[in-house]
Amino acid sequence: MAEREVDRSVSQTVKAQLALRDQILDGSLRPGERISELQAVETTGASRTPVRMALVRLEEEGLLEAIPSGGFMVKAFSERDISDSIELRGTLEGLAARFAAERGVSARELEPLKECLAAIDELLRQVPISIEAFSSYVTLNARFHAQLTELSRSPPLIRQIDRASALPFASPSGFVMAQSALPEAQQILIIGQEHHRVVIDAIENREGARAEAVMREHARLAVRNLRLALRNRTHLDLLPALALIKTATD
Amino acid sequence: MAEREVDRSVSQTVKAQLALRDQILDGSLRPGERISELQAVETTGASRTPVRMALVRLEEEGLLEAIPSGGFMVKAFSERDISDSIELRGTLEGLAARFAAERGVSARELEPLKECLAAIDELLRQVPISIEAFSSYVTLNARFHAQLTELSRSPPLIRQIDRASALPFASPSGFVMAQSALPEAQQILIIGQEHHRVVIDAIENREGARAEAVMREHARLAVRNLRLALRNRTHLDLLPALALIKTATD
DNA sequence: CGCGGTCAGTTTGTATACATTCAGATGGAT
DNA sequence: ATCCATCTGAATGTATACAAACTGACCGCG
Repeated sequence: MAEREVDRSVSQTVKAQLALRDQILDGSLRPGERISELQAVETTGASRTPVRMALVRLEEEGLLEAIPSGGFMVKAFSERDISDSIELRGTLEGLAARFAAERGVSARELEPLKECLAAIDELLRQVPISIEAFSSYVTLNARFHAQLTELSRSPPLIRQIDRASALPFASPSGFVMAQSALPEAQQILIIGQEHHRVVIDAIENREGARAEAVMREHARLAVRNLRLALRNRTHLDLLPALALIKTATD
Repeated sequence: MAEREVDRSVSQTVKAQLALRDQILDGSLRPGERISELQAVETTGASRTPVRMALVRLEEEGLLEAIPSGGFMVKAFSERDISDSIELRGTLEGLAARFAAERGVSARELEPLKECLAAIDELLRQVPISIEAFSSYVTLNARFHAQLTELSRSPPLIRQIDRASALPFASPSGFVMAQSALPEAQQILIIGQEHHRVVIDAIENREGARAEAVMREHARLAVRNLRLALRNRTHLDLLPALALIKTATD
């Protein structure tokens, strides 16, 4: 019953959306169960109108599913669903990279990407990589992908990539923290960084096919991480949205 | 002021969404202008609550844009935006076709696609192609693309393709009617149908790369149609959502 | 003993009233 | 004359009350 006074500047709808998303991702709201609007009103502090707005937005975001008879339930995802979502994002990022390469990008525009690249290089120099470094990697990697997407200068494509990356496990840095526990962690980061380096080089040289291919392969690396993290059950809890994943053990 | 009695079975939200979408596409609501909720209440017959729900959904659909200070406005699209949206859809359909090819599809599942193919073949046999035939083509073509998407058996991918096809000018049959006025119309349909034939053959033989490539090229054909239709100003009015297109002449 | 229908409770969907914020205009000061 | 501040009207965002629909259970019937 504390902190009922949540920042007046953000709308109740946004507050409800954030609160509900947290509840979904941490498993408070379980897949398959209908979400009670009354209960959501209780837990979020907003009234029913903004709560319902938030539910609609979360449905579009892909976390909820409309029930034909009314209301919404939390969606469940199979391992295949997740890997397909990652490959989907990779395909779109590949298209963005190809557009950037084919349409041309000035040195100015590439500058921030190269800074990102250098910063990640710096991070990877330390052996072994600390947990803090993993955390910084997540930030820098997200920035790199966002900037790369922007290079396409295609609003419709940027929009779709953002939507595809909205699912926590499909986002570019989704599994980085989960992989930090793996023995292969460092190698994987190094390989990923090589992909980053190649895509910049390809864009610079206007090699569209190469830029596209490497981003696709980059996503496949993420799929591999997913598999490894799911198999290596010791640090399963680092997986984002673990509660939404349909496992055979359930 | 007539037909105030619109089917009780569908929700007010859906009614408002359909009505507003129509108004957007036919240009009653013009790009850049803020949409007045009160006015929307007047024209749709629903109250503000379902109208606001509809506005949120139309934003997610891509037809509206949120105004930072509140409310929504109709989005405007450049020719580049549209061609990128088409290529985006083509890329996703390419991925779907590749998934289908790589993962394998039974003869049973391919059956409805082949029926569609045969039906379109039948249509194209008549020369010249009648307006009614164009109209039938639109239906059959939409069904073909929908079934092809399903073949991927990937819910996340199907979902994204549906979202990408929601914009009227990005949908698989978006420009077919507009092209009916072009002299090249028949050739274009024949080439498009050849793409359909090839993608089925590729999937049958599990040639993923070929299936993917041909769907991408198929979308490029649609981009070519767009260009032709925009240049051939005699039948511009057949273009879907013409009112949303930013032209240099405006 | 199983199945179907009816009824009550609860939930969602809708309408409307209220609060708050934004846009535009008007007036004053520099 | 221009710029800024204040004010007013209107629009959006929120809360709540009402209506309709669905869920589940209980009872009766086959």
